[in-house]
Amino acid sequence: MSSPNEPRWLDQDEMAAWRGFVVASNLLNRRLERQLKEDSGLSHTQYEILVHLSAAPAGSLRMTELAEKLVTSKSGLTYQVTQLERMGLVGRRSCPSDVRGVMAELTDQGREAVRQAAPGHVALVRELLIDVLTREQLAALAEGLGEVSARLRPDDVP
Amino acid sequence: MSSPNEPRWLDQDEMAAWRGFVVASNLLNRRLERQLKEDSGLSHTQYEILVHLSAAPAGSLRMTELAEKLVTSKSGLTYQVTQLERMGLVGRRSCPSDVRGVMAELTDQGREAVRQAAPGHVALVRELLIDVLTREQLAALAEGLGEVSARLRPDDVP
DNA sequence: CTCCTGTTGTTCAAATTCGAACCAAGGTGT
DNA sequence: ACACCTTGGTTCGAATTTGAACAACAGGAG
Repeated sequence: MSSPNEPRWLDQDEMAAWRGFVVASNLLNRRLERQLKEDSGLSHTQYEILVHLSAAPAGSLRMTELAEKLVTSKSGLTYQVTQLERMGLVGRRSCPSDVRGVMAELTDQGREAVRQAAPGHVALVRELLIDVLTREQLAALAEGLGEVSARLRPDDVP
Repeated sequence: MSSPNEPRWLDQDEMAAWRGFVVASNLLNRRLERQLKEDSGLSHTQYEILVHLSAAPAGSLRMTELAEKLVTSKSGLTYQVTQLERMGLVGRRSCPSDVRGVMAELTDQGREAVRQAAPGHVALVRELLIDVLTREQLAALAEGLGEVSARLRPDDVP
C-alpha cells in the first residue's frame, strides 16, 4: 500500500506551477485593483459584478446566482451591491417568481460605467497575462483551469 | 494603424483562460483557507509566512524581503507577524546589519506548526490542482505564469 | 391544511487588508 | 559635519470580507 504517513511532496515542476499560480494571482489582482480604482473608481469585485450583470439576459440576476458566479460569500455580495446601489450603478428589484428573491439590476448609469471601464481593464489583462503567454500555454491554461474550476464548483464540502 | 479606440477584446480561448484563472484562483483560495483554518488554526497568509521563513537560511527574514515574497503590503505583513508572534510561532529580532531592520524569526513552536500543517495542505493542493492537470498543462502553467510573475515583479509602476 | 426541512438575503461582530502618513536611520554629495 | 533624499517598519483610519445567526418564505410529505 501507499504511505499516507509520508505525504507526496511537490517536485520541482509542480512547485513551480503552484508558486507561479499563487504569485501571478496576487500580483495580477494587485495591479488590476489599482488600475480599476484609479481609472474608474471601482474595485475589481465591483467591476466583476457589473460585468456579470451586463452579460445577463435582462441586465439582472438573483443575488445567490450572482454570488456563485463571482465565487464570493452571500454577505460579501450584499455589501457590494449596497455600495453599487449608492453609486447609482445597480438597483434592487424583487424577484417575480419568488417573494424572497432579490434581483440585482444594472442601471443605465451602471451600463455606462462598464462601457467606460472595460477597455482599460481588458487592455491590462491582455498586457499582463494574455499577451505574455504563447498560444499553447493559453490553451493549456483554459483547459486545465477550466477542469480545476469544474471540479471545485459543484462541491460544497461541509 | 491600429485603433486604440476600438480595444482588442478577448476571443473565446482568451476569455476561457482568463475566467478559468480568476475562478480557479478564488475557488482554490476559499478551499485552502477553510482547510488550513480547520486543520491547523492558521490562515493561508499565516501559513505562507511560516513556510517562507522555514525555507530561509536561518529561519528568519527581513520584513521587507518577506513582504515581497508573499506579494503583500508592508502593513499587512506587520499585522500578520504580530498575530503569529502572539501565537508564539514567530519572533522579532533586530537586524544585525541595519538598526532599522526587523527580522521575523521562526520559533521552535512555529517550525513544529509548519511540520504539522504542511502534509494536509500539500495534499489538498495536489488533489485540487496538481493532480487535475496533465503533465503538459502543468509545465505550461509553470512556464507561462512564471514569466507573467517575472514581468510583474520588478515593476513598481507609479 | 400543517408540520418540517431547505432556501434566500440580510445583519452582525470579528478579522483582515490596504494606502497614506510618519518617525527613525542609512547613504550620498558637498 | 550638514542638508537631503531614499529605506524600513509601524501606526492609523477606512474599506472589505467572511461565517454564524436570523427571519421570512418555498416546497413537499403526511
